[in-house]
Amino acid sequence: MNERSQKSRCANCAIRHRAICGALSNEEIQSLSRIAHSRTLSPGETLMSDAEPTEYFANVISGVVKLLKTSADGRQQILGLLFPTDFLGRAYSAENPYFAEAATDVEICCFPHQAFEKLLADHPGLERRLFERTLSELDAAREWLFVLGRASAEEKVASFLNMMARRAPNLDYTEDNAEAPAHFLLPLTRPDIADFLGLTNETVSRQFSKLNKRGIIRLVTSREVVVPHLPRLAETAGQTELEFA
Amino acid sequence: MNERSQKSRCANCAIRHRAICGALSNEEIQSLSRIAHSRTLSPGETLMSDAEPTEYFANVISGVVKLLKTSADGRQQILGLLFPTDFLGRAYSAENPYFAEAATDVEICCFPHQAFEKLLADHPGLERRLFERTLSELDAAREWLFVLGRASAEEKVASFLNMMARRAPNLDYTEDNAEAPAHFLLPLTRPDIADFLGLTNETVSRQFSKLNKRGIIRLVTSREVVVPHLPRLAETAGQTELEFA
DNA sequence: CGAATTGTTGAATATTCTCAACAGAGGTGG
DNA sequence: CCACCTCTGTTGAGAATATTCAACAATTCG
Repeated sequence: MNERSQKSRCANCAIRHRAICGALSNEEIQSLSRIAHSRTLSPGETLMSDAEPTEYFANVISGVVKLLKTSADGRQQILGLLFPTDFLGRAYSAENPYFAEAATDVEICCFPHQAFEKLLADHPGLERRLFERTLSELDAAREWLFVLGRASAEEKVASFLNMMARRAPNLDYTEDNAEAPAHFLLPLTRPDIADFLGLTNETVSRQFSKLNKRGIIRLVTSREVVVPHLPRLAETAGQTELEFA
Repeated sequence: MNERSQKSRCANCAIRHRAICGALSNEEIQSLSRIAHSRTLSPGETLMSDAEPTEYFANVISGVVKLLKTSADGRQQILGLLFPTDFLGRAYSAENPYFAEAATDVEICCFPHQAFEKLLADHPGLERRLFERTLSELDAAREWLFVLGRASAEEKVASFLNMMARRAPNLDYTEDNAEAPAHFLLPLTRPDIADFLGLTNETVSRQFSKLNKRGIIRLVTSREVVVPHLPRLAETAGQTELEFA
């Protein structure tokens, strides 16, 4: 738990204009500051559990959060990844249908449940923005349904890398340099990637090696990736024009 | 295209209180009647395409609708199924991220885009209800992520049958008779089921035969199923306490 | 520096897919 | 009304793909 200075916290927030808070005016941001507090977590720490209700909503400020579901016999599936500006928790219900866990070092900005719902009620623009984000999450989940159901192991790993090349936080991806080399750090371990793609870590590792040998990616270290030519990676992923909202 | 009598159409609607319209008062329903029209479709007909914007939102009144995504090389994945009371189309955007196709004979109730968005703006309860349905869709999509990523062919088919036992329209499933035999018609063909589960139709067919031999289901015809003991089917599906919103 | 975690690779196995043949149901026209 | 055709579903045999088990390398952390 790592509290920031109280006064202009939100106004100076790194994701001030990209998160849902972007729908709020500067005065409204002031009142938001009063109810918000930030928190830092280490990899593996639980942010949210389906066993107990959550007392807050949160925006991801930095790092990556895994949403996951585990079965009784230990199988695990990552249902989605949250990147900076993404939202964690659900309006109008404190129940959580799944787990959320920090994949990397994570910083989140928390709003108490009740106060946030009041804010929602007072600012229709905010609610609308939240709704649109939920639709994006739905689109993203459905994109992955196709990947999990119909892609080969190679296509799955390529799809994942393709998504990471766009979203990995330390890379400034823009449409302009779609053909330029991409260079980024993977926020997930091999077993995590496997849990995301519905594969085993061995299969993921083998596909990384194969893509590396074929020159579609270059593994600087096991976590550091260079993609010389993004369209070629996208092609390997099945060129299905994915959006990854 | 099959227009109904204009006057009290909505008030007499079979799903009046279960669809999102249930949020509206009787007077409001009157004004809704004025902008709504119903349509019937045959199996295989397209309701919505990602190629062209849709001119309406719609509620499913009867039948089952497939949401699907097809890749360039012909692979197909069903992303979700819409049952009566479910909603088709997206607020605030006429673009569709995927296809919608009638799986059975289907009757839908259509609202022109603009008129419906006005209705949404005027009735916050309606918008809220729409938002909550979207959250349910998101939950359902994420449940299937687990099934597609981590379930065996047998578990996939059992999960599907388990879902059908609850939702197949001609079965009145209630929590009370969770242990009673279920009896229903499958709204999907074997290839459709395969596209839903990320399998081939041959594998689906083999798993049906196996479950039939083991007595977990009884195939009256290829489309008519009896489940003598639902908990046993749920157990075969992986007992993962699925909700299938 | 040593232990523990993370990642890679190989060989054998299991599962699912592909290709192919055939059976049953449903619809159409002679 | 039946013969025929098509579409849907079933089953088998062989092939492909991913998993399991296992050993080992590399990296990180204390």
